Amino acid sequence: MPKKHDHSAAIRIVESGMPSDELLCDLGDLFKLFGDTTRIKILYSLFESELCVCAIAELLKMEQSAISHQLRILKNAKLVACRREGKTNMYFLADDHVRSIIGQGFEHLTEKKPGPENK
Amino acid sequence: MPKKHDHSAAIRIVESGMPSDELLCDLGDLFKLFGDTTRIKILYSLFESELCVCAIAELLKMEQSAISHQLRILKNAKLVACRREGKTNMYFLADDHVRSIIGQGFEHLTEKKPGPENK
DNA sequence: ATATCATATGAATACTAAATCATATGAAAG
DNA sequence: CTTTCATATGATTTAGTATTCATATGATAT
Repeated sequence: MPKKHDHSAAIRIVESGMPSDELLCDLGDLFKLFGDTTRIKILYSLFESELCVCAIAELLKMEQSAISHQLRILKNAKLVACRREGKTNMYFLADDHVRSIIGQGFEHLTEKKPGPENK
Repeated sequence: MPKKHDHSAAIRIVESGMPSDELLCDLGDLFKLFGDTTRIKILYSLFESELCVCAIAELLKMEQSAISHQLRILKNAKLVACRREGKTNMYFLADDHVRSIIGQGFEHLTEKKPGPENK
């Protein structure tokens, strides 16, 4: 008879090292924030200096409304924050992890591209 | 008269430091891969050891088909790879950046967590 | 108060994409 | 060659979400 293949050992090992479901969900939600070109561009823009909404809109050549919506998402996630300055709202990065996370992704993309490498 | 506020200076500075549109898109696409709970779980599972499809499905309590679809996405992105072993396909991490990127996200979540309610 | 600039927000639309279902492929045993 | 296990794939359904449009809020100058 065909032996049904057994992977219970591997599963037990992996299971013991797995973070909680909640943490893994949060992790997914965090990366989801970076998984949108507009938001990436906004965050990257704020690397250099704080900016007002209309500056970002002009920079990205997008409507103010679209930027505002995305800024709200980033603000809720506490990745950016803003301060009033007269009529304008100046947005800035609120978390240094933004730099390091984007930096890691950047490295991945720029470091190496081809090659038949194995481990 | 109300002076229209000027941000051309800031825009020029930021613009000069911005990566190409293509790279920013790739960056978004990369993080999009991590922005899904199922994929995060798959990748995290492979931190410990290589696994076959049905082991992952069992581990995540999901259908084999769903896992297979996600593995294909991760494989196309070269984040995982697989090798045949008889009837089964053993999947493994194909890129060390997976660990560092997830690690950064993990740090962000676990480092500080002051909220209204504590556990 | 009113006009205008800067930003925010609600609703509607359009797009993307994850899970499911059914089925196909592929490998090894009988 | 047929059966069974392991995996892959196509199509469909469905849920989530980014953008746009129209409008509301908020601040400042006149």
